[in-house]
Amino acid sequence: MDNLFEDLIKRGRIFANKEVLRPTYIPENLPHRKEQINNLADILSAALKGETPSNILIYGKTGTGKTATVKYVSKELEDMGRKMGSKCSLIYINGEVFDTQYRVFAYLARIFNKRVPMIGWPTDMVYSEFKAGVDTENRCVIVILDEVDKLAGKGDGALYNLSRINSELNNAKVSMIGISNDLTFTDLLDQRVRSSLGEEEIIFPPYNAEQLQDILSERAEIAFNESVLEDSVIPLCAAFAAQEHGDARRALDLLRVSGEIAERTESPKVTEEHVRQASERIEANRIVEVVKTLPLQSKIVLNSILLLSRERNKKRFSSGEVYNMYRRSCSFLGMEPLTQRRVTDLVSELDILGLINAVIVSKGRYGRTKEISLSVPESCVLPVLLEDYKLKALANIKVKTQMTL
DNA sequence: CTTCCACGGGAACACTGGGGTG
DNA sequence: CACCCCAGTGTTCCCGTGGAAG
Repeated sequence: MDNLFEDLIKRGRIFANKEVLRPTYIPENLPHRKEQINNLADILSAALKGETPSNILIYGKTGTGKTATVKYVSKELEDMGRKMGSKCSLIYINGEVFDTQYRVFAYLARIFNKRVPMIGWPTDMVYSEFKAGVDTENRCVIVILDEVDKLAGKGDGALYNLSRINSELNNAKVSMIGISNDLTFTDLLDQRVRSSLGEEEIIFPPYNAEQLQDILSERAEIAFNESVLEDSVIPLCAAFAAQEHGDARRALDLLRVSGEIAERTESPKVTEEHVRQASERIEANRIVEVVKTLPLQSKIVLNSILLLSRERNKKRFSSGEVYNMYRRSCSFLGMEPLTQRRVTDLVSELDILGLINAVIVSKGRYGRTKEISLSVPESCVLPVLLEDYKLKALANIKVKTQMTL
């Protein structure tokens, strides 16, 4: 009798080690990042000599190897510190998760064995706790703030306090590394914070197609079994990703999903066709995921745009039209509608997420609007929206709106 | 030059979920 | 226990502003 899994295991002829293609994997070797690695190591080496390293600001678009590089250098630095017996610790904080001053310091304080609740206290008390916690001994602490741009505005107090903390410490030294994919985010910062955080700057340029190929080849060697990749697969993945401002994460995803598709269809090789399918699948998944996690009100707004395009047979709508449809939807659902002001914000958010396209146009005598159009296929969005039980009722709103027209 | 509509910045507010103190 | 303090979030309110048609 065949075991249920027997076939499934035997089928795994494509991958040797799929983990290598995941974005969390940090390779031993980072191609085309020598310069940045050396630069970073050079600045941080001060920590090993008992000095305070300069604060560093790292720029680069998504998937240019910023996080991987920093994590790699961190690990090396910590290893070396351990060998030399100097107290040197690097703390990684993701600004998307800890996006306010309070949360950053509460997290930091906890690392230094202080008991601080995640909410409830005045912020300066949390800050003092952290300070007291670090200063208990002579050490060097480097705080890595990934996605610092998420901290600008809400949490820039954290940056301000971190940048001047050294003057209040007697034993320990603290410096920070900010990682940002928004090149303009320092504009939002206080002048003092800006100059302090940007003592050193390192730029991570996007990879071009050839460089992406190098990265992919190196990983593919470990990830795939021998000669399962058609020759054109890697160049094609690289080309796709190069169009997306040289995003290596995208390229690796593409390669992994291509392999998965090949495996599932029991193809002995990964082909160009698989890559094309993978590209479509990834994009479709992204849209579904984004729509699914949208707050209810945004879903209603998005749905209003869908309703309009079905009812009117055109593509672009003014914000007035969308808002009216939104109000109708709300009363249909028995909900209080939000104000127009708020809805313009929701529309902008949908725009940033890439679900819709919104451009401000001035119609002269007839004022000013945003022209709004859907920028993804309706078939991707509608089914997901109707999955939400609170929106189910809107499936048949069309009849009602015709009556009220 | 006026006029119009909605954009979008900023303040203010309500509410939530957690503190500490008497 | 009751009570007030605090950070954080989502919202409303108020309002100055852009820019081409008229």
